Amino acid sequence: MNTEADVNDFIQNGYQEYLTHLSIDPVILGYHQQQLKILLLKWKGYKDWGLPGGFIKQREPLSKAAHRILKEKTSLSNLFLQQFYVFGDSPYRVQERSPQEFRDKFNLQVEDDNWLLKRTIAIGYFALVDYSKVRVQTDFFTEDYQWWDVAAVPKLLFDHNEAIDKALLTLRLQIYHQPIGYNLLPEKFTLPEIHSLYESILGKELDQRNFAKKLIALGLIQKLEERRSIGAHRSPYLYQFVKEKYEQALQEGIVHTY
Amino acid sequence: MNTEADVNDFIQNGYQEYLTHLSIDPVILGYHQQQLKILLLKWKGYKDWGLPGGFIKQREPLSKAAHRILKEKTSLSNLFLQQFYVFGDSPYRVQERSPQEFRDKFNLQVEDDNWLLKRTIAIGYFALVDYSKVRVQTDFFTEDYQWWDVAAVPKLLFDHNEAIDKALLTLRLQIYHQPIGYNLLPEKFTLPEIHSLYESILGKELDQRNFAKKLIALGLIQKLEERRSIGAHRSPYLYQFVKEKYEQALQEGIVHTY
DNA sequence: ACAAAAGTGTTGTCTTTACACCCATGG
DNA sequence: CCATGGGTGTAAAGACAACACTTTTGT
Repeated sequence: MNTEADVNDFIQNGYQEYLTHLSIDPVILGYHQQQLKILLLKWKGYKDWGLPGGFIKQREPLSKAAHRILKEKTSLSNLFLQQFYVFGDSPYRVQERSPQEFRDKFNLQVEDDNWLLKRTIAIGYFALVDYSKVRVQTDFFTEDYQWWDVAAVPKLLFDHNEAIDKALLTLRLQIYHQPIGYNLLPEKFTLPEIHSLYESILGKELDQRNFAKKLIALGLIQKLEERRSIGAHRSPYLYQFVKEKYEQALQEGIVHTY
Repeated sequence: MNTEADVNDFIQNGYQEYLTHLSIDPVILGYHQQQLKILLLKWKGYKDWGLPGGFIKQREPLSKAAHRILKEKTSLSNLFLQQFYVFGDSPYRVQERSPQEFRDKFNLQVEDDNWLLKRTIAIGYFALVDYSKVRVQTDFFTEDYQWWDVAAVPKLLFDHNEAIDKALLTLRLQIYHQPIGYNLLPEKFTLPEIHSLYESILGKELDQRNFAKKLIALGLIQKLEERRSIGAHRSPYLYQFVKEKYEQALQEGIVHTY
């Protein structure tokens, strides 16, 4: 959606292709340099940053729509992608927008009843992605993108800060029941990497010995013979997830504390 | 909504009052005679039973809508009510219905583009209610209602079985992080009652001594001097929730195993 | 040789689990 | 007096939490 004709068609006729009143707002989390990062977009006409977003096609299954939108934004498929909340309470999610607002932001004229002015209820999804593989696409509505440390997210558009808080809370709760990391780390990773990932997610320090013991005792990860030479100092061993155990734990759940 | 005029107006003009494409489907759980029960409705024109349902008003906050719908169906307010999943994948949730189908079910003629024929994405909420206080309202579309043991739910309409499974799964996970029972039990209850409630929810036996010890150690419930005389046999003591501890546990979460 | 990061075990404490008998009451 | 359901404690096992020193390697 980058030519002017495409954009106009989307604005005028998008209601035929997409469901009105509904959007999918993905919280895209990656991990890089010991920090949990979130992908935010700079929306045209707004000074604050915001989450990506997308609409559901008329006959598209909801989960397909979520995957499609993620792919459009990040070029990644087969992500870990999960619903975490539906947002329909904040003032922004209740009121319609005005054509003036639309003109101010995008310099485009629309009718009062244009579908893009309607209230949208947002289905929040969070995605865990391999930071290094993401190739972000921008479009007419989104001018720029940037990865932010989740600990330093600025004030965002609409209720997006709330959405991120909720996504992180869900992730923190979930980490006690399900293994997490498969989609956030490269295939082979070191103990310090996964250790620090878990510390980032939980926002607290975890004893390195107990942490490694636990993951290995659960059989979730296994040590490889390879090591990584990062430069100075002792080279860390590489580990990988034991896929079967990981899948099993996703299904059946685990209870533990780290 | 019981007069013919009301129903006709709802069908023809409801799209002005309500958001299209979206419904709220509540899984209403109660507890009675040692069984976890679910409230199901008999929808006009369908042979299978189904969940209650409702629509969101144009400018109504989502959570208000959920509470309103619950109140309309059960006459209860201030319920424990929580989103658990959005359903938008099953074939029924993707395809539009036909006017024929509508005529067959309700004996009413509608146009091809009637709002009630459109695909609906359902926001699943579960409600925990005090069984004894529910007064069910039926209407034009729902002819009858019945409480079912969750262990013996029949084949239901659309994807409603899936919704119930997901609701129960969510509840089971949640019970490890949050106290549950405040809204399912009367104000004063006995240890055997809450014990059996937890067994119903978790679907497994819990040691009675350990269970009581745990709840008391957490400070969630307290013993009263009163006893209940149920008839034959030793009279059980009554307990009640310690509201402050309960609220605190809801907020902060707990980790335990029962 | 020094600085920086990785690797590795043990112990005490707390939590969890398993388990069975007596008591009270109504019929 | 008997049948039914309610109440109560202890001990063994397992899980968790706390803790520090040695090894490796590049500069």
